[in-house]
Amino acid sequence: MQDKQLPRYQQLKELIINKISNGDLKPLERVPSENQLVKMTGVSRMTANRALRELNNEGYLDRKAGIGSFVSDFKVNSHLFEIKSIADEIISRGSAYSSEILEQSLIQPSNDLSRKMQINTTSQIFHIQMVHFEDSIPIQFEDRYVKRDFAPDFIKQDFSEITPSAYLSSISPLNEAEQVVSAITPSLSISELLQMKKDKPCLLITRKTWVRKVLVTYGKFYHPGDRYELLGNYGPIMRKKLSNK
Amino acid sequence: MQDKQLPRYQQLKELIINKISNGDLKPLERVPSENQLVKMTGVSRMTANRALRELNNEGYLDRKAGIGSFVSDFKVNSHLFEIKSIADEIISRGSAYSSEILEQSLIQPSNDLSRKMQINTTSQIFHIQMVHFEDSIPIQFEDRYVKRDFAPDFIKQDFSEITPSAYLSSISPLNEAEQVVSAITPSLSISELLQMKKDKPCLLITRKTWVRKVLVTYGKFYHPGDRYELLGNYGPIMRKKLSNK
DNA sequence: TGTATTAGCCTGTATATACAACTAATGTAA
DNA sequence: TTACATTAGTTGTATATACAGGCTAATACA
Repeated sequence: MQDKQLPRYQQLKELIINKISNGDLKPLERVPSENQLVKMTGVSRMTANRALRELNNEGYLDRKAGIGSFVSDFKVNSHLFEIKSIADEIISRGSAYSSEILEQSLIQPSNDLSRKMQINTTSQIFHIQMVHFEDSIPIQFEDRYVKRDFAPDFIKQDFSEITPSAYLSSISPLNEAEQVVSAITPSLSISELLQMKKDKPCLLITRKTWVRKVLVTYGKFYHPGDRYELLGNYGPIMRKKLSNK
Repeated sequence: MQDKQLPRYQQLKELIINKISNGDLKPLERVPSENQLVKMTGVSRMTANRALRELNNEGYLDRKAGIGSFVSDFKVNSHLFEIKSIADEIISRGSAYSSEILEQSLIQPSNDLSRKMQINTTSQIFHIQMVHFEDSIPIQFEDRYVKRDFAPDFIKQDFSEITPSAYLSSISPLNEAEQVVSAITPSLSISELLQMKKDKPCLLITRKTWVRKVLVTYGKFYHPGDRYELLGNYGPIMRKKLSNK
């Protein structure tokens, strides 16, 4: 595979990761110390140090000065942050996903809409309205517009099989997005669609996405306030380390 | 401040992070090379190497052998830096900022709170409650807890002069944050503090912030749904490095 | 002039060495 | 027994040194 020799600290890391993943090393079990690795593999201590230190930063190990290095207890569930569509999100929670399509059509945009989507009023755009369910409970009402020339076959898709988000991503990766989050009191019709009680709040996400600086879709996503939260992580990837008491 | 001297590679990292966050170093701009850092600060090259290498792993920098080190173009990070203070946000809109402090104290955390802040129940933490006004209209109710040893002088600050967020940023750059956004119906007391009409929705932001993997502050920020929106811009999320060719 | 070489940067890796700080276990003296 | 000191093993940091390999620009050469 790699005709290029991997650096020794990387070989060491993979050696240990393999032992963890195949069960040779179990959670909370001790890992060879730096000096033991030096004797075992012939590398210098700094190289062993780098391997163990990086495995610590990456969450595989817990290290303590004076004690030793141990396999982490928590799962190394990486890449949980690449959630593309609400369907994946629901499924990843172990729930059953379903949807109901209310409208799927090609329309002439209003003045306001054509301005929002940065097109002239003569070009037509796609419009879709649907409700997404988690275990038969409505979790999102999606009201989305899509530029026609970006996804000419949008109208033909069966969005009970693939969500609009997932379909659009499949055409081309979306490079840029802007979203505005607000709390509103939903209109009566939306409140009914989401099976919400009267006067209950609604989390509204208004999102625009661009591909190569061209806006391709504009949508409003309504969530029942008591059934949905929006999570955001900022900065380097967080792995929670337990504080040493 | 920190009674403990930070390691030199960490000082170097924070020096550079600070220059990025205050604008001295802008995205895609060149960062001093390892040898330049050696001459500038007197550390050894390996120490400079560790600082730059870790900043690279954490996504702050892009490095290429033979070329140099450059500030990353990730908007995700700059977004975090911009979240510094609601006062700045209000002032940048050309409005008048004012605030009212409701509580500022050192307390014993409840079991639930100590768990959230990852400390034991014997350590005390700071608690502050205040309302932020835009042109005399309440725009945010802040309910925040701060770890004592991160900001020992927190209790002495005059937060009518500097917001808690800005003060905390001034101590050390906050490098990681997690926020959960939800829509709620506020309690009566909060509704009154924000001068909201009955049954109007509230945008609640629950935010945790870390410095060097240690959680330092946990806060809830309530906004009147009809007076506040949360804006987010997202660029290409690329945690993994591009291949060099 | 055009091309090849070289010099001089840069990062990436690897080693040897040293000292500090922390912890647990052991030894020693009161 | 108890309290304190010692010791060995661990991680954490810092330095000096070395070489490899990528890239650019100046230089030498045909």
